[in-house]
Amino acid sequence: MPAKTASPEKSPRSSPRSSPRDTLVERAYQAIKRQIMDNTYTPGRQVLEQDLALELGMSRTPVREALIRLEREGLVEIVPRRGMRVVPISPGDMREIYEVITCLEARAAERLAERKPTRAEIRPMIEAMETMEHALAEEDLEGWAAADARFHGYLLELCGNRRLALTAATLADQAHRARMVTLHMRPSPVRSNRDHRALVDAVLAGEARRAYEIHYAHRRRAMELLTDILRRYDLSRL
Amino acid sequence: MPAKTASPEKSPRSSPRSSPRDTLVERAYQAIKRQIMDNTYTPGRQVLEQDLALELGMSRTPVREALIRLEREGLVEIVPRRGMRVVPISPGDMREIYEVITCLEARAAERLAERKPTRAEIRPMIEAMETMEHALAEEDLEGWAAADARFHGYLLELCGNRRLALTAATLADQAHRARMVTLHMRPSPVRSNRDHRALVDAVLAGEARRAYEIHYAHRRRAMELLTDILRRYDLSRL
DNA sequence: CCAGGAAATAGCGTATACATTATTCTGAGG
DNA sequence: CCTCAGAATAATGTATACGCTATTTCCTGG
Repeated sequence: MPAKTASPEKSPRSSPRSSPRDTLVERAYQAIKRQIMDNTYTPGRQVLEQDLALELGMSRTPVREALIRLEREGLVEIVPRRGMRVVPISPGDMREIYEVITCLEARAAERLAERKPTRAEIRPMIEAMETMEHALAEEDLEGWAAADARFHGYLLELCGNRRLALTAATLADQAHRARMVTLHMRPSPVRSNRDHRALVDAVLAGEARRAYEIHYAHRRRAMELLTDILRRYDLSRL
Repeated sequence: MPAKTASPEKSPRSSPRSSPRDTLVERAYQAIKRQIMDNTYTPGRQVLEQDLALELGMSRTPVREALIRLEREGLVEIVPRRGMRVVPISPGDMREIYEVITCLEARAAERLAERKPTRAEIRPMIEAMETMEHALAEEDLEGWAAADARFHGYLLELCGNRRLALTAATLADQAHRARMVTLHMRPSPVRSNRDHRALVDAVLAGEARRAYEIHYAHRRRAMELLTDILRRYDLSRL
């Protein structure tokens, strides 16, 4: 047996805050999650605990614990005798997920606007927005998508409600794969960029109601677009 | 490299429903969760894995796995050398939680009204509502609270978005303890009952917008009331 | 009496062992 | 050739083992 000696990893990191401790569970969690989001582990795919353990060079124990976390996040399902199963997203699931995200992010936008933050405070959002615009100009869809994800992530982080942020982010992770797959099937997201700019304007102006409306409509449109594509191309198990 | 051949995807299995298999993990999860919600394990309290295992008559393994689930639900925190810690709720936390619940339940109400369900379809809600009214008449606050929780639970279950329901329910569990503690410090919830009846009316009438507004306002008032009490009585760590 | 450091302790993270049981395989009977 | 009971297999759920290290205890020197 390859008894992996856990390398010393002295970790000079002073963990003053809740830093994700360095542990095998954490590593397994990150690795598996990444492979799911990557689409390396395709939806519906089943992998046995033992195989995961082997692949990750650890025993089943940390793998199991990581899988429990992933299951709670809705990314996998643990099926008693066939290992973990990457949960596929149907158009209906997509609707469910987007509906929740829509509520929460719109509220986040509203909250953020209520604070009437300065440009500096929301700099990350603005930068992500500009990156999106450049990426779109160069037709770099991957770059655009990454910046878009960042934009929405910052919106949540900055909104000031940690639970809201965490909840929405978890749901967004569930939808990530499907968004990536459909990335090249959708029309150029010019409208999306306009929405983002409008949102930033509303937030800076402190117009909470408007920020809410803009973002709500933004997400809702995205939902219609996405579920539409999923149905049109008959992608029922993403 | 264990080149895993992607399994041929036989799986003729129609998984009937997600039945909570009978397992020690499940039992541990339920038992610990109940004790937290009961306030048997008071906020801030720390219990070692080994002690929990002993108390539950099992080994540490299932206890650990249950704790991971509880941690993901925000009910406990796992602190490396001091076991699980029941996370205390501050007035700020309460606000965060209620804000999310408010968004989600209001949307659930809206959805439900959009379907314009029949009386029969929402019978559980109506029954819970009536129970609340009786309980209130008899000044049975505990009974009222239980029926109130049921009412909100049914609203979520019936709304038709499983993810929304699950998300909101998880958050509601976090707030449960605090609600119970403050139960006898708040004025008689007559207003609350009126709100419920108004919601049911709007739902039956299929007036989605109104259902949304009513429930949003309902939850928001509850939030103000609760955080107010928490602050007034200086209950900063519930 | 207090400070600081060595030694002891304890709890966890991880690996391993093992019994249970669902699934698959085998073979005999129809 | 197909069906079905029983054996074989495999993967899990749980228990146990064990080393590492944060914490505590204890002791010595100031």
